[in-house]
Amino acid sequence: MVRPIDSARRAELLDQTMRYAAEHGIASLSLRPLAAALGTSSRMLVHYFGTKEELIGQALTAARPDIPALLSAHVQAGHTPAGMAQRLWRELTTGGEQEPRTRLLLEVMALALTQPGLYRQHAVDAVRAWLDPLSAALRAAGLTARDAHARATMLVSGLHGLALDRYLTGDRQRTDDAAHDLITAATKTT
Amino acid sequence: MVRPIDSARRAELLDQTMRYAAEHGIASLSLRPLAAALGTSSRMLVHYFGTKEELIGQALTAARPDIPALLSAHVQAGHTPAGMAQRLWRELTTGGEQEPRTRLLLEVMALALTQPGLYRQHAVDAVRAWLDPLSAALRAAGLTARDAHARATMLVSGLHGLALDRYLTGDRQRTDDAAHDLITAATKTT
DNA sequence: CCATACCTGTAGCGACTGGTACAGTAAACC
DNA sequence: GGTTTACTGTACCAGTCGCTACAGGTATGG
Repeated sequence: MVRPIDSARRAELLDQTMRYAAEHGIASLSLRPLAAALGTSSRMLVHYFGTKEELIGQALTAARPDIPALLSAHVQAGHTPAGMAQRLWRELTTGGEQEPRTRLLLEVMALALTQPGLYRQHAVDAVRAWLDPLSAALRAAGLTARDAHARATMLVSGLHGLALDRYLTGDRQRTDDAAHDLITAATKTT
Repeated sequence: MVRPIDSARRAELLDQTMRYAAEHGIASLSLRPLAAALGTSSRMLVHYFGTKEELIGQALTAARPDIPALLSAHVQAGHTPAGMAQRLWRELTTGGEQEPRTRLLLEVMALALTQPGLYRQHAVDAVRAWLDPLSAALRAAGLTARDAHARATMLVSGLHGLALDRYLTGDRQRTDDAAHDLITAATKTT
């Protein structure tokens, strides 16, 4: 190894690719327009990542949110189910670092329906990343395994559906109200 | 008009196109493979529908479910909010006539995020088609306008999210449980 | 029968796709 | 300084895309 590979440049390109894909879509993504938007050439993208498929795969992996970090960042929310769900909803909607990733995730989930070979694993992983800690927290709050599973699913996938609605319609009030009611109902320990 | 246009053939092609798109995806749909699967030629598809965009648009319009018919078909469910929501969930999941349409709708909703010009109207229409009657039923059951809106949103978009989860993971038990809990919580008139 | 449309096959256009061959440059370690 | 490797530009390939020009076939109403 006389000259080390520029991994920093690769990471930067992956992040930019993720943002570009979130804005323009994965399905219709092609190398030349992407490269132009990133200030490079399709030749370079192929050099760095081998194939377009590999580029997208690595970008999706790099875009995976760090759930433990997100949960521990705001300690005041605690690890109560309601706090975690509110945190999830805020991540999905409040246009910060996570919103483009979420838009991307929703497209990946939809594309996985018809092209499971390319996207299914990414989509399932993303669902489980929120589902498992929420389910555990609900069990810790006293629910049975069945109920904890059902409530966690109701929260994670329900909020995904609400996020899709929100991105589509732009109706913040209605989706916020619905998310609030959903979280309240799902975390009630009655 | 010496020779009438073959509208029956067009309707048949639209239905077959919808099924093909639900299976293979809209985003990567191209005329030649589609035509081959339908036993015709890309030349004919263009002849009948003008452009690919128009073909997809008409197929999506033709795929729109007739909600009033779906609701009135099973009278025993009544028009109670819970009955309507259960009907919606069954339509989304029980692999009948509506399931390919629903898979298609989920992809359309996701694609509308990045290509609103093509798909946003279809997606928003599909959401409202279930949202409005559900909201009306919830108001009739005694909820305030705000609560009815929120609950209906929670049901429609929440169940969409659960359907996406179900299609992805294939986990019927977990998603059915979650849908049941969601419907129970959203239609409770406390 | 005839005229008028719709229908349908063949061939091809220009644009774009992902990926490559080839050449040259630049950086890092010995 | 020399050698090895990563980087990068140009040009291009075969394949696919949506769509069309052209021609011939076919059914229908008069």
